[in-house]
Amino acid sequence: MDWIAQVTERLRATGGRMTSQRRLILETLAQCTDHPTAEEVYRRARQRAPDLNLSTVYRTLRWLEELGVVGSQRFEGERPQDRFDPAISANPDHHHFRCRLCNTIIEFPAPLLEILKRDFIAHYGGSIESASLIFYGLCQSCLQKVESYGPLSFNPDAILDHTR
Amino acid sequence: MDWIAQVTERLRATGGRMTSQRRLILETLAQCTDHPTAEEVYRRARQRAPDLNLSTVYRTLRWLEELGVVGSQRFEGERPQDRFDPAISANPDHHHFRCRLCNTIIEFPAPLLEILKRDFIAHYGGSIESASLIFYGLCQSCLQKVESYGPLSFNPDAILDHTR
DNA sequence: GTTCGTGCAAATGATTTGCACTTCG
DNA sequence: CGAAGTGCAAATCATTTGCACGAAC
Repeated sequence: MDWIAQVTERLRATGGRMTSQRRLILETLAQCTDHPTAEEVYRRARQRAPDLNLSTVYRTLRWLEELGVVGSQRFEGERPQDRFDPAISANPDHHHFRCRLCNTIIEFPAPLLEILKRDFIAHYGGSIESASLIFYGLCQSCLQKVESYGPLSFNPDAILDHTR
Repeated sequence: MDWIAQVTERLRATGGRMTSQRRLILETLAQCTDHPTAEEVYRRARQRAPDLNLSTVYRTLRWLEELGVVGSQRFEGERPQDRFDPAISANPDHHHFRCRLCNTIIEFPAPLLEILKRDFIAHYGGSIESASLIFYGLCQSCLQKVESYGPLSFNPDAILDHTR
């Protein structure tokens, strides 16, 4: 049984209905290899159904989030907006790296995080139910580009000269 | 030299001016043991200067963020709003635990994170400039309360009975 | 005195919601 | 048919911004 059929099943189990809009949004998500915003899902899906509404996209995404089918997170360095992660159900324990230059997001496992959790609980008590780990930096190809260009020589006076 | 004097110095170094509003906001932050929102800083500070404006609080907090004097982060499970962290300059390498019940935030060090960064770079290349790690769960005292209460017996039919 | 900062009100922008209409089961 | 979902427009709410006035240096 494929992903969409599984989601449909969970949906029916909670008294929900499968509609053409929901199917379209699910199919759009299934094709994503990135972490789209609601607006991006909307734009991509609307190519096949121009009268789809952004509210419906939001409602569907939030509903999928409750079902545990997609994740959502916000990243620093861009305008504050949720990005949705269709990979969470296939691969629940992943974390994110985001490249500051090309904005690529890399998903990676972090089994060592369990040790960090254990350390925390040993020191402070309590219990940990979930964790969010995000790395920010330069991805491999952006780092290579920056290195091959060499450092920029920044001279404020030279810039001022241009204005004369 | 105390914290406020240090901040004033950084401020002057970049052509900024010290005003009564900024001093008040700094003093308010210095007394915080939690991670207040802009609105909360505003409410606390306004007790001493009722004509302080929320815009000024935002502008000051963003400026302190640029100076590296305060940090800002958002937490899940509440309405999306920035929380400001006055402790970042005294203790730059800390991360956050947030209790799902009492909303207490615990700051903790995570030196092991360096190993996770090294592992990531070994696998994917690139470079890491910053990291955000947030744990969500129950703090020690909330966990004890939950455990001492014992599990709740949830019976939907019993709830329906009340409506008759 | 000139530059920088503040207060105020209005703008922004992502997200949510009320409501009349439509569709699924 | 009746509950659940959609489209549309309007509401929300945190945050930002334009502008005229006031304060710091």
